[in-house]
Parts: sequence; C-alpha cells; structure tokens
Amino acid sequence: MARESNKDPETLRDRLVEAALEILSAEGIEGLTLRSVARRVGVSHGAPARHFRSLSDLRAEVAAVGYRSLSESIEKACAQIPAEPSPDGPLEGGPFPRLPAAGRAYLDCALANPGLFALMFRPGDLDFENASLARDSQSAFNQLHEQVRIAQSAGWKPTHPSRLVAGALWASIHGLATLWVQGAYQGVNPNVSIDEAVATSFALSAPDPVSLTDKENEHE
Amino acid sequence: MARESNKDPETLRDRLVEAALEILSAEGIEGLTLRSVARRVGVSHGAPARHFRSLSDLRAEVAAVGYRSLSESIEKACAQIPAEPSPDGPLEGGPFPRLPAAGRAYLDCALANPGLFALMFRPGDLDFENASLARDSQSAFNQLHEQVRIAQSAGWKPTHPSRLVAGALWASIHGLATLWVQGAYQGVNPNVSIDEAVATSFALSAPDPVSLTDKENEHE
DNA sequence: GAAATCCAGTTGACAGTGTCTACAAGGTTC
DNA sequence: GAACCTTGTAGACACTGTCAACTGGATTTC
Repeated sequence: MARESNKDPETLRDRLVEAALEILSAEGIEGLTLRSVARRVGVSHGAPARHFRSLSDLRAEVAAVGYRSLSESIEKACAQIPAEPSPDGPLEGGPFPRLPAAGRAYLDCALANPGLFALMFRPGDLDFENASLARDSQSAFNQLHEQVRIAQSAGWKPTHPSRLVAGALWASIHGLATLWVQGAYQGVNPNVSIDEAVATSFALSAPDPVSLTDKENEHE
Repeated sequence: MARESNKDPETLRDRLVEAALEILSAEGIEGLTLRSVARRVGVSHGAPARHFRSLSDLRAEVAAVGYRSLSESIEKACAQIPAEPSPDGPLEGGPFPRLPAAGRAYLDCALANPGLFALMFRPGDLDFENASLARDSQSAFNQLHEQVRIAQSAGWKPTHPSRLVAGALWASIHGLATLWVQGAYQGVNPNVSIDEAVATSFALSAPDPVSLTDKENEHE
C-alpha cells in the first residue's frame, strides 16, 4: 500500500513517516522523537508540527503503516498455502495450516522490526479509542478471524464464537511475540529457540490436523 | 514481602519506591519520572540519584516489587483451591483448576494496576539481561511451571517439555492481559467481556478437565 | 575532644525534549 | 496587484535526566 520512492516530489509528511520508520528500525522506540525525525529529513524542529498535531499523532500514523504491513504479511503467508486441502492430507494444505502460517507471519513481523512492533502495541503510547487507529489495527485481526471461520466450518471448535477464538489465538501469539521481543521469555526460559516456543503454542491452542483426522491416519 | 508503613523511620529509598507505585497507579507510566517521584516525597530533584543510578534503575526496582506482588497473588490464588481433587470431579479441585486460577490471578494483577503492569512488561523500558531483574521475574513463572508439572504428571500433555508448555500458557494469558490493558483487544473485538475472552483462551489452551474425564461423565 | 572523613540531600547547570508563538517566503485567488 | 493561505523557520518556555559542586550533620580516627 505504501508506495515508497515511486514519485520524486514526495511530500514532507511522507518523508517524515519514512524517517520515523528508519529511526525505529535503527535505534528502536527510544530514538523516535519529533526532533530526531526532523533532523533526519533535514528540516527545522518545528516543521513536523505542520503535519502532525503532536508526537502521539506521528506515532499513530507510523503505527498505522505497521498495521497495514502486518496485514499484508499475514495475507501473503496465507496465500502461499493452497486453499483446498491437498490429497496428502490436511498438513500439506487447506485451512488448518493457514492458521499457524498466519501466526508465524505475525511473529516474524515482530522479530523483524521490534521497534515498530513495540510502537504498535506498547501500552500507554497509543490511544486505541482513536477511531482511525482502531480501524487500521482491525485489518490484521480480520485476516486471522477469517481463517478461524474457515477452520470452524471444517469442524474445529465449531461451538465457540469465532471472534472469541480469533481473539484467543491473537492473544497467544501476540503474547509470545511481546515477551520474546523484550527478552522476558528468554529471561525465565533460556536455551529455548523461538521455533520451539511457537511450536508449543501452536500445539496447545491451534487446531491440530492430526487429531482431527486420526481416524483415517492414526500413525502419522 | 513488602511490609508497608510498619516502621516509621523508613529510608528515603523505600519512600521513593512507594511514591513511584502511587504515581503509576494514579497517573500511569507516563507520569513516572525521577522528578515527579522526588516531588511526591518532598525532596529535591537530585535526591533520587543518591539511591538509583538512573531512571532505568528506579524502574527496575519498581518492576521487581511488581514481580514479587504478582508471584504472591498467583500463589494465593492457587492455594485457595484444594490440592487434592475433590470427589465431585476435577472441576471442583485438584491441579487442573489451579492453572486457570493462576492465569486469572495474573490477569487480575494486570487489570488492577495497568501502569505497574506496563512498567513490568513494556518493551524497551527494562533490560532483561539485568541479572537481578531476570531473577525477580522468574518467581512468578516458576509458580506457573509448577502447576504445569502437576497437571502433566496427572496425564495432561505429558510428552511436551513442561517449561515450553508453561511458556506457551504464560504467553497466552500475558498476550490477553497486554492487549486488554491497552485497549487493543476491545478495539477489534468490541462488546466482549474480559470474562468471555479469558474463558475462550482457557478453553483453547488450558487442560480441559471435562475432556480428560469424558469416559466417566460424558454429558457434563 | 578536635579533626578528618563520609554520607545524604541541595542547588545549579546543561543538553535534550514537546509545544507554542511570531515570523518569513512562496504560491494561489480574487 | 493585493490579500490570503500554506509551509517551513526561529526562538522561547517548561519539562526531563544527568552531572558536578556544595553543605550540613553524623561518624570515625587520632
């Protein structure tokens, strides 16, 4: 969505958001200030005020870019898995592996840019009562929700409301991403790889294709 | 552990930590500064430097208090449930309900003091490579880990490493607490109560006493 | 007992921050 | 051409963390 450096006459507003993303990636969330953004772009410290009412306003804008990017990553990850279950069984395709794929994409986004992820979800930084922010963050959730609905229509946890199931899965993977990014998980559970951690989360809460089909292929 | 206002000749260090907790509770994490703490205690702005090398140092100390309080709450919640399964079935007592109880206690701590919870787990604020901090945060996790071991010894997910299962459960409840405290969950999933949300999380990932015993009492 | 030392808190300074106001330059509109 | 609006500049203000110099009192040492 965010076409980058296509058009040369980029507006200052766009350049400020771009600079903010670069700062988040390079220095983390602590380095993101209105003045550092202005410095990076090469304008005076008061210039950003023409485009963002406050620092919170800039943060919300950058977070929105992050939400869109997250949503696209999840969509792409799901699309790489065939929509129809493959003849080799549900492990190879279909709706069930799409849920772990979506979760893995979520996690990869957080690990790839911890600063941006922190900005998007750090308590106290953003005001989720802001309507625009709520709308932007909704899209990624809807991706997950859609996959949950498909899995439920195929027989997984069909009696639980899909929105609640999607919320629980989101919380599960989000919690792991948060704890991992800040090092809290590694602090209490050292020598565990992120792959092992996420696999265990999936094993506990995501639909298990094997158990769903264990009447057909019990020993696989 | 933190005996409050027992001894009158409290040290300034203790009073600073106490003031920091009050500020977190009243104004949230944004209001916590070295100077605001000094003001509340009634000392000069430079006084805290005698007891804390930096603002991060004060934050770590306050977070440690939060970890201890969290650990005690979990312990207390578990202790209220009989250790031996009751004759009415596993729902009424024994190790399995202790896991949801621990999770619920964790969540209640976050909801009761969002500012302190944010301080304890906000990415970028704390350095979990700090040995003391890691040790303090370990205790609450160990509570959960112990309950997982008990549940596993009773037959729940016995093949998964207990540390990984405990980590996954922690991530699940921690994610819900984080998303709820900052309003992100409500933003995408309005009109859902925290009770419904947490019940769904438990239904997905926590051990289900009913399914474990459904050979005896299938329709309950 | 006097002197030296140390500790805890004060005070002032500095650079950095967000935000506000006044201002200037350039384009647009009537 | 004049009025106006937009956009960026420049300076000020209050706030922050951090540092160094200082002060007063308690403690230690001779």
